[in-house]
Amino acid sequence: MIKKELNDFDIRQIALSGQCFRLRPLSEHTFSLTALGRYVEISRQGTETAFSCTEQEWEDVWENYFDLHTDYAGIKKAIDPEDFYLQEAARIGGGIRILRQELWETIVTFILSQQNNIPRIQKCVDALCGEFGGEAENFHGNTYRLFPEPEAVASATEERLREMGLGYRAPYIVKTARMVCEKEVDLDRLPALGYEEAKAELLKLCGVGTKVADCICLFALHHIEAFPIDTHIKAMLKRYPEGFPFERYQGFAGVLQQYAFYYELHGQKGAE
DNA sequence: TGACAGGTACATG
DNA sequence: CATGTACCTGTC
Repeated sequence: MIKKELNDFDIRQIALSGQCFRLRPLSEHTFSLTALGRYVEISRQGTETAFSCTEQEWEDVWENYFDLHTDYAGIKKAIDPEDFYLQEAARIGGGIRILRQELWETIVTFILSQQNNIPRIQKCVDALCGEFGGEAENFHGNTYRLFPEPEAVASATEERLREMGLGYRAPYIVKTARMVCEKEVDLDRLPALGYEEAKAELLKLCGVGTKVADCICLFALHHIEAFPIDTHIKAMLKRYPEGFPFERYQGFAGVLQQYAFYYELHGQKGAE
């Protein structure tokens, strides 16, 4: 167990931000996370955040996963002081970090996210992990499930995935898994590409349209200029009759998108 | 009861 | 290129 004094970081806000579907509450201020083949618990303790891992693991894994080297204070400072909406959104959701999630897992979870709600997305992810994922043991001595490899998912049938509750996304998942296994889209090559190129590759996958591709670019490949536009963000954009000032926020608009998304979804309830 | 949930694929003008 | 529609399923 280690403790860190972290700025611009709130694990609860991150858990509610809808970018990661395996970060779950254990209690009011404690969350469990399964990612990168590991299990960790994160707990808010006053102004500090506690991680159930060694200093070494924190430096090697979680510091990067939670994007703690990026200057979020600087991003907030760049917000137009007269833009009341963005100022408020950044204040309310200012503890959000853009995670650096695994690419394959992010592809699958955001295909599942379309026309879906967070509880059911989580249920679908749990079903996939339980059916096709490997087992590991956490520090409590309890087993937990890893996210399944593309090969395991590709071996599934559409029918089986429908039985598991994936609905019409079932064929998307099977086809995409097969495309990844056949290297029709080579995931190993994607991290080296720029935003536009990576997005174009992702759009080849079945069930991946512009919105999901932008989510993958933002939440896995860390192209923080990606700006996914969904139903909530569409409503937000209407607040800007002369158009949202993308030029002003070039290179990091995706961070503001997350502040706005969280604000639209949770509003005052999310405030500390 | 019906609309909605972090859309996409596919068919048309 | 832009618009229209079907699509699983749980929840309010």
